[in-house]
Amino acid sequence: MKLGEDSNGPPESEDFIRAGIRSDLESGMQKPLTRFPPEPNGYLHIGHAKSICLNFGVAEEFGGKCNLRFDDTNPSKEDVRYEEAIKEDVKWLGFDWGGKVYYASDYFGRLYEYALRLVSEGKAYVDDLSTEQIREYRGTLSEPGRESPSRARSVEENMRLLRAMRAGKFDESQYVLRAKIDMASGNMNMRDPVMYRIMKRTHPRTGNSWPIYPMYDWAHGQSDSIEGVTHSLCTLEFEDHRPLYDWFITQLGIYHSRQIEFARLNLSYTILSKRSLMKLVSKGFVSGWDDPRMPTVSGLRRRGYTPESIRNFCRKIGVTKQDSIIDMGFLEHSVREDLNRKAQRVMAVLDPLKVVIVNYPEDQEEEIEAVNNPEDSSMGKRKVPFSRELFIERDDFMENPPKKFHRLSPGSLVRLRYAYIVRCKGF
RNA sequence: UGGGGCAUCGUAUAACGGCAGUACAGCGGACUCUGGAUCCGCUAGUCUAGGUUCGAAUCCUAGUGCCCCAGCCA
Repeated sequence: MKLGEDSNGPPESEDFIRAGIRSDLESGMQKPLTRFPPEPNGYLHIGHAKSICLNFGVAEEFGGKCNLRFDDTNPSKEDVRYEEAIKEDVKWLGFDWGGKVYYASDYFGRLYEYALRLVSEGKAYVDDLSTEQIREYRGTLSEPGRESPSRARSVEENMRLLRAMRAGKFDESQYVLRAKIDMASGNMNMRDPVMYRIMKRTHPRTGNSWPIYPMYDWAHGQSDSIEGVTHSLCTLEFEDHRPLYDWFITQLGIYHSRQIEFARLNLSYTILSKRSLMKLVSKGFVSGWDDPRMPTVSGLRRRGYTPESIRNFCRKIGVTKQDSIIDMGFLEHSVREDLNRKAQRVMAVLDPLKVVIVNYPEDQEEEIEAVNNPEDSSMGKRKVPFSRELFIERDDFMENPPKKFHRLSPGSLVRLRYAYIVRCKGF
């Protein structure tokens, strides 16, 4: 193995995230803590592998830890059966989350207390606008939004309404809790984002104890903070959520995790959106999430990809903020490189062409030694029978060969693998 | 002048202000022992225009192009 090819090691050149963490460490930060936070609403794909390798890799390299956390804040879209599949895939890729699995739902109580606090400080309010009205009031990309009439509600009334929401007194969509920020902000995420929606759904972990569920923006940063995540790595599309991420943490005065964004993986000729992959599965175009044609981790596994090859692929594509599309050939090169080193070789003839060695004794048969892997003698040898009559692949013979044809043709000399040199004297 | 982000060979990714490098792909050779293997070699790039500087991919100014954002999804 050449230097820099260790699939577990850091990349040859340091990316901006590792450089940032190194600098944080140098200026006094203790061990870094990252997290891989999948929503259990589908199987992991090669794009997740990039995130997994980054989060777990960085933690390992800097002597820190990486939490596996299920972002289970929306019971209408999630399913526990995905959790086992996700854990299996992370483990198969070669990463260890240290036994304890974290769940955003474990923080529902804490989150609710935080919300009460923001409401009591006049920084959040209960809104009775309909979904459509909220959209209208939000304005557009180029026009500011308008403030909801509910914004004027008193703190006392907001407290009462939030408690009633939590107590399950209302129907879905009747109310939402919103942060009171800035309806004129150029950043849509700051136009009074919804923190809680009413959802009468049974949650796999909290059962029916919560009729309200936190939105991503309200749950994620606080979950990071509660766990003490130092570096919260996510993809580029969350870049303009960062001001909100920071706003909540600052208002609450809790531990300040830092969100850092990197470009998500795009693969040529490959769809990597859970929504689309889900459609392929649910409409029966493939046999399941682990169909070998799928770009999922489990699909790649069934396809014959090794964890090392995927890890190495992730190392080599790097981590930047540039939108990019990696050539599928690069992924394929990674398995070939790994398998070439590890796979046992055997010979098989798919389309046989009989060859008679005319000067080889009729009744003789000998055993020839063949190496199992030309690049690794420790993989041993095997015996291959050799006799007067044998078969070669039809493609390995041509009656009228082009110039660079190095296989068998009339009059040509060719070495039979592990055995003798033969000349074609007739056919 | 809505906000946020990104520009380096075909692709991806490096380069304290100091020789633009590496990998994949492509092309050409080598190897009578599978090849989609391996080895050797070649091709090919700093978005544009100014400026600062002995010297700019890097700093400054002005442009241009591309991506993301208007879920009670994550």
